[in-house]
Amino acid sequence: MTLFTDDRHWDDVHDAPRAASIDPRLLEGLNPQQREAVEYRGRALLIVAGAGSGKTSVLTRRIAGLLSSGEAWPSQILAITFTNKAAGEMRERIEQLVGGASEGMWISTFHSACVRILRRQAEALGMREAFTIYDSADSKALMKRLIRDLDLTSLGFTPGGTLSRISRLKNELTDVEAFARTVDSSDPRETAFLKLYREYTHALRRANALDFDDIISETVYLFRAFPEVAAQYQRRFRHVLVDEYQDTNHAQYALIRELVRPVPAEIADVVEERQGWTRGIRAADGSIPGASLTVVGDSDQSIYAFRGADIRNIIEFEQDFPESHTILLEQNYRSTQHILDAANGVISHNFDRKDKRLFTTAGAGERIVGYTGYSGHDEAQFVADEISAVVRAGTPYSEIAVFVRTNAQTRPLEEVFIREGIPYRLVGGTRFYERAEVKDAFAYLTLVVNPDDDLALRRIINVPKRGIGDATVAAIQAQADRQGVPLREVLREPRELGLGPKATAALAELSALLDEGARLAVDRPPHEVLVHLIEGSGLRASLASSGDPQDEARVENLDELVSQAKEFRIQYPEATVVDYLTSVALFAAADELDEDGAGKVTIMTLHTAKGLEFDVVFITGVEEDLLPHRMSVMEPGGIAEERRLFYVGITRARRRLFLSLATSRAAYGDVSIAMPSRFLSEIPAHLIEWRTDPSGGPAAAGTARRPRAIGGGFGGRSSGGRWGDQSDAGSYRPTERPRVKTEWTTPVSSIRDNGDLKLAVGDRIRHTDFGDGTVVSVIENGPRTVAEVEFESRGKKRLLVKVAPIEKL
DNA sequence: ATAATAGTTCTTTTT
DNA sequence: GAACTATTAT
Repeated sequence: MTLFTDDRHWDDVHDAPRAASIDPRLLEGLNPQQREAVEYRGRALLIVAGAGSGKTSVLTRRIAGLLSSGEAWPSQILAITFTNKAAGEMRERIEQLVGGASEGMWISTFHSACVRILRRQAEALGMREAFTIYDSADSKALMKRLIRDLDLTSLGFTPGGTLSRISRLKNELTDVEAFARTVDSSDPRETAFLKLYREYTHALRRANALDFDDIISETVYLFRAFPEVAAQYQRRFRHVLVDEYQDTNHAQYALIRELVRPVPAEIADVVEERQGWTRGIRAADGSIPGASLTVVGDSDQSIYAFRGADIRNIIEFEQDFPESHTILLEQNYRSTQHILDAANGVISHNFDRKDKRLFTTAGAGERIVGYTGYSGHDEAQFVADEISAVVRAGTPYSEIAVFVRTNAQTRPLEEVFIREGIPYRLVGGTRFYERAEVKDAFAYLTLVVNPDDDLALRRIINVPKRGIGDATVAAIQAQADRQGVPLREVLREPRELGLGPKATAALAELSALLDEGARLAVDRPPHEVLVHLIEGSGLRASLASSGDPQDEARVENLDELVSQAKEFRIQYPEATVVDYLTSVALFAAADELDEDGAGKVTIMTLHTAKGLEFDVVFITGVEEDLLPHRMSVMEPGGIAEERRLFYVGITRARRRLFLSLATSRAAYGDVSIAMPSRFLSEIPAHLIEWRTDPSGGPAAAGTARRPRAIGGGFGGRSSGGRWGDQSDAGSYRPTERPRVKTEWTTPVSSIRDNGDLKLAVGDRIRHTDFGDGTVVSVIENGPRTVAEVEFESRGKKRLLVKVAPIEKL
């Protein structure tokens, strides 16, 4: 069998747009566009896939088609997904379709693929194979020290701000030296920043470490600096497929370009010599043609601009790859028409986009339900009540999701869910691997395989407490600087530091522990090394004996960590400590979805919700300052991105969609007034049924005030009908903007204003929903004065006096 | 060296 | 309301 069926699709795209013989079963049930996306053969293919248009299915079938037709070996395929979980699922589905045999196929995230390449080629970059991957917290800790050491706090440098600028530079492939050339040396702030960038880069290098952004950019540099290394991969991967292309940044884009670049004849000769055969894929002139590229994306779902994602990558694809072909998938197989109308209504307010309208044949479905609560708690109660109702009606918990804009919003939801006995799982948030004790354990493990990592050593040198303070660390650092060695090296001869006997002994003991760990790491599985370090260091024991109940939880976390490491061992029997650390470092929030979600409601941010779908979806906190988030309002394009985020949330829903907000929200310490999101006005009014009290209690009747204002303020805008405002599809007219604004004042001013109503402890009040109650306490704070009221029927509530629907009795 | 205390500041989203 | 910092006492 010939492995590489034909070169003709390189040379003559137009004559050979289709695969010779795709298994007809792979095309079953596909619409014409989807079919074409599976069958098309050519140099470059862009699949513009609207939400819910079956793109995952198309992508997997496309790969399965390449394999089953004999056009490609598994090892010639590189598929990039957004999460590790998505990668695993795709592999599984392909295996099902072609019946096993996916070995050698690379299906992974950008980061996983690059780490794999970088570990293999580490020495070319002057690194060691066991380099550490720094997460954002590690980078931050390092940057913090650099700013302090260089005494730059006064110039207004913060770790976060400096790092995000460095991150942006790295995503644009601007390394320190390239940046240095652009710096205005008369500007002290700029030179200081350059200094930080340089020091940060050196520190990483010395520590044999890379940060998240380096993983991509260093791979690009590697390919550019060593064409014969690049050629190895260019030769190998004949078909490159990228999912979620709209969220790639410039560095990722450059990486793809490198990967699908043709190999010139003379380099192909070198590869032939070193790696063996290339004859089957050489063109007439001896070069190896570039791989075929398939990208799938939807610019309306681009929500990662903040980390450098460049929407232009998808918009300009046709210019970048002139021989490319584009296929549009617009038919939605997920949601009801009402949900799609809402989604279309919202997204059509983004100008400067290719018009695209999702449609379905699934029918109108139920209306969207809206709710305005008084507080985040009230809102959470609504969500809980509706979940109970939906579950009673037959929807399993696992088909229900609650989305939030920020992780802080999950707290009231959790509290209410626990009280109501609603089973839930939280995806993302403060992640397990980010807990201090877990990171401590990993620092030990890291140090064992990468002794150059000074940051890891600093982290655990006095954890658990072994009497090593700042002074001792400074002495060690000074010695390391003198000798030009990493800190770990100095610990081998602690006596030379001239410290007290206690500190000297403690350092010698730590050094011995790390040596023993390194010995074990050679041939023992990761979890055994981990246990040895956790026990041997006294990390676990010191927490277990502290008596602090919080430390008990920490011990449990360490135990959980060990059992997870054991599971990892079962899944990957051959894995080394480095493999284990890599998998943890690249573990994403969405990967947690693998874990048991059966019988549980899922709570997560809108960002992690991308790519998922649920029967019933709640989007909470649909308020100004939250969605769109206040931080985004100032950024150029920020509102548009928030709108896409909302759009992503809406389009996750299959059957039911609930939108909720609150008129006041607790924000660290005090409470602030919240206003309905401008995005609500972009949904045709007739699609939303506003509710107040979800339990339909007696209070519901007279209190349509706020919700009606929100829904009703826009009644005139869309004239109704099944298609909503679809008639003016895409013909966004800037002149409409002021009109929207004027209308918007209605719901905003309709928020109740009690003026400067004064309450005192002991006052009796009446609340429209909660009934009568007594003021228990008042926290005076001007317009944000909060009163705590004990209600006869509903218990204790905290109310924002200015806006609460109350009257003094 | 460390533990406790008081005061400060900050909060978007994530590989 | 948490997480970090500076200051104090042991």
